[in-house]
Order: sequence, then structure tokens, then C-alpha cells
Amino acid sequence: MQPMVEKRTLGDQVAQILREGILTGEFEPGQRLSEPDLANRLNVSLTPVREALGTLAATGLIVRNGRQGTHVRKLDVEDIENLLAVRETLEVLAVRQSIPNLTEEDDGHMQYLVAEQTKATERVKVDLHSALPRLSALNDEFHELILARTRNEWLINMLASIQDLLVFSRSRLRFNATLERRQASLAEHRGIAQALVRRDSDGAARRMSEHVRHLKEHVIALVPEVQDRERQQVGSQEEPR
Amino acid sequence: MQPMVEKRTLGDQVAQILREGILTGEFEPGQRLSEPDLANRLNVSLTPVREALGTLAATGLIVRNGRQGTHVRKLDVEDIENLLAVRETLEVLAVRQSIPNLTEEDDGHMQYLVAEQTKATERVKVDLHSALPRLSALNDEFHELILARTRNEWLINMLASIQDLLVFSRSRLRFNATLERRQASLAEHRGIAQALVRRDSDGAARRMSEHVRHLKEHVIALVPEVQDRERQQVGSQEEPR
DNA sequence: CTGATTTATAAATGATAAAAAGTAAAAGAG
DNA sequence: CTCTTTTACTTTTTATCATTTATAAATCAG
Repeated sequence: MQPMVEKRTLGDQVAQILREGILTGEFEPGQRLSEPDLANRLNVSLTPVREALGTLAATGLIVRNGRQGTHVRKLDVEDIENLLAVRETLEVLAVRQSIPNLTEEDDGHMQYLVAEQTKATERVKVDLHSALPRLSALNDEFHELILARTRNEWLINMLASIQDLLVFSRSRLRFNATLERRQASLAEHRGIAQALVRRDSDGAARRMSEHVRHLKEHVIALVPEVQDRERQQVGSQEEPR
Repeated sequence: MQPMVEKRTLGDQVAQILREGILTGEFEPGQRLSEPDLANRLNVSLTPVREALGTLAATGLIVRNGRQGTHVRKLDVEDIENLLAVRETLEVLAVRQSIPNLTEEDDGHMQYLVAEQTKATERVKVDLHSALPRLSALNDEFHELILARTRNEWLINMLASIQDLLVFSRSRLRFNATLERRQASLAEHRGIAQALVRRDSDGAARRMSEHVRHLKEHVIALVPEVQDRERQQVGSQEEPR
């Protein structure tokens, strides 16, 4: 009963570990990823590490510069804005392509997700610690449900890789949605779900477009705040007397 | 006198060779790509071949199925339709994002390209052999100019990989635009260019959307014809007596 | 004496070759 | 004819080698 052979190749496993490490912030942006170092830490040879770095470089999470080494990607505000612009247009395409494939079961699932998100958004006020991950998971599941119904493999892959890059930047920017943003996001999800249940393609597309655009504006608006915070840290050192 | 050290890594060179080989139809869809075989043919070791296969798999040109080997991707009608749907929405985003960065020099360049395309489209009637590649190059340059002006690295990369997959399918389907399609394409390019010169974002977006959608419909309509042709070939082998 | 430039050494990546593990196909036995 | 076993071929991993780059030290010039 031991088989349970690892279907995935070693390189894929390493890629997954590295991806999670980058996403959780264990590896910081700009940090150099030494191949022998990683090979030692993971107790594997150089080749699977190389393989993993190759696949991660393909999605853009890391950059390989020949013999100058490979580094974790640094995403600046412009990158995030560009990525979210692409995500907006692709998510709009997703809702449009999903509609012909939606079933009544999907309708129920979407309404369930919105209902759960409503509860979780309320619960955030009293039990932030447990409600926040729940909220994040519900949000992901909502978008992934729509995405899966497109049956467009290429669209699914592209949005998945974009999402990787964005949660990466989110963890780095210590992005936390405000209460207002959370409630707005809930309302927008509800609007999208209602339009989808109505099979209202244009309405769902417009709402999804606004949804992602609002998210973008919120994230972008947060970035200078982060810069301010860092500037204050620097300022505290050279405090004016 | 051979300094001219190859900056690019061997793996990248192999990837480029393989990509061109697939795009030109030297390697047919579904064909198995044996790593030792490729290594022998290119006089390199297994590692760069492996590296190249990894990067090509990331863009979707080939599929790697564990120890079952790696094969050239087979694109069916659904794939082409899905890819062109994604391309449509991304090209629309491209025109919108390019407008703020367009210069008067770009206006002149676009008008030059359209003028050249007009001449080439006329010349196709008398000198098809030389005008056809020219037409293809002009078409590519037109889209690439707009794309470059977006200054959106992510958008550029995604559209480039999609374009790879599409010219691949185009060569495989022996896709040849009809005369009507070529003239329509020229008119559409002219309309897009005029809207861009006017800095008319909505107009350019609408025209680009229609442009790619028309291309999609034209390509899709051609596919059954290809299937018929193949059916005839099979029929000639098992000829009824 | 200080600063810059060059050289040498060390470390990391790129590549090769060889071994290890697994899959599919073919051959042989029941 | 079918099931099992073996064989041959494939990818995957490990280990080794070579090439390049970066860093540091030493020497020379100012």
C-alpha cells in the first residue's frame, strides 16, 4: 500500500514549493535564488531546480539573467497596473464565454458563494482572524467557477498565471482590503452573479469590468501609502529638531 | 575571427530552432519529439534540449506528458477559436493602451504601413509570389507597432505567445486568405489607423475587435474545407471498386 | 598615503555524460 | 487467445566538467 507514487515530476514539485515560497514572501523580490543553495535546501540535484526555475521564469515570477543569476521578480506599480488591466479584460471575456455553459446548478453554486461571502463579510467585524482567509477563499472560488465554465483552456492558464503574480504583489505590499472595499466587493460579486443568473452577458461583463477596475484603483491607491510608510521610517532616522 | 560570442544560451537557440521548425511545419502536430533524437540532430547535449522543451511547453506549443514523451501540440478548431477570442480581447486592450503613447511619428509610420499594404494588396494580383510574404510582414508590423506602444510588457508577451500558436495553426491548416479577405483586412487596418490618428479610443477598439473577429470567422470557416481535403486523401487510398 | 585598476581566485551557472527509473511494446508460456 | 514477463526505449535524475563572472586583494600611479 505504499505505491502512491508521486505522479508529478521532481521539477514540478520544486516549482510548486518555490512558487509558494515566493507567494508567501519567504523569498523577497529581488532576492537572488542560488541554484546550489536551493538544491541543498531541498535535498535534490541541480537539474530539477533548473527545471523549476525555467517554468517559473516562463510565468514571470522570476527572471533569469544568464550567468548573473536568477532573481525573484520585482513588481513596481506600473507592473501591477498593467497586470490588472490585462486581468480586467480577460475576466470580462471569461464572463461572456461562461454564460452559454452555465447550468442551474452553477446558479445555485454562485448564489451559495455570495451568501457565504455575505456572512463572512459580516463576521469580519467580530472575528477577523478566521473570517479573512475564508473571505479570500470564497473570492477565489467565485472567480474560478466562472473561469472554469468558459471551457477555454488558454484563458484559464493565462488568468491563473496573472493571479499568481498578483497575489505575490499583494503579499508583498501587505495589501489589506479596507472594510469599505470588502463590502463593495461583496456587492459587486452579487451584481455579477445576478447578471449571470439572468444570462445577461452585457450586464455581467460591465459589472465584472468595474469590479476588477475598482480593485485596481484600490490597490494602486494603496501603493503610495506604502511608500509613505517607508519614507516615515527613513524620516524618523533623520528627525528634524 | 569568430569572437562574436553567442550571447544567448544554447537552450534558447535550440528553443528558437524548434519553434521555427514547428511553425514552418517541419514538425507536424502530434509528432513525438524524442530528446536524444533532437540532441543528435542539433549536435548538442540533452540538457539544452530539455531546457528548450520546457520553455516551449510553457507557451503551449508542445505538451509534455511525463514519461510518455513530448509531442507537438495538436490544435483543433475549438483551440483556434478560443485563442482568437483571447487575442481579440487583448488586441482591443492594446489599441486602448497604445493611444496615450502615440506620437506623430507613429502616425506617419502607421500611414506608411497602410500605404505599403495597399500597394502590396494590388500587386498580389500580378505577382503573388513576392507580394504574399510582404503582405504578411506588413500585417505583423502593423500589429506589433500598436502593441509596442502599449508599453505593457505582460500584454506584449502574452500576445506574442498567442501569435506563435496561431501562425503555427495557420501553416498547418494551409491557411490562405482569399482575395476578399485580403481587401477587407486592408480596409480594416486603414480604419484602425485612422481612428488611432484621431486618438479615437472607442472607434479604434471597435474596429480592432471587428478586425480580429472577422479573421476568426474566416479561419474557422476554412477548417471544414481542410478536413474535406484530408478526407479525399484518405478516400483515394481505400478507393471503392 | 589613498584611490583606482588589474589580476587572480572562488563560486555559480551552462553543458556533458552516464546512470536510474519507468513505461510501453513484444515475446513467450499457459 | 490471453496474461505475464522481459526487453528495449524513453524520460528523469545525479554527478562531473568547463566557462564565465564577480569579488577581493595587490600593485601601481597620482
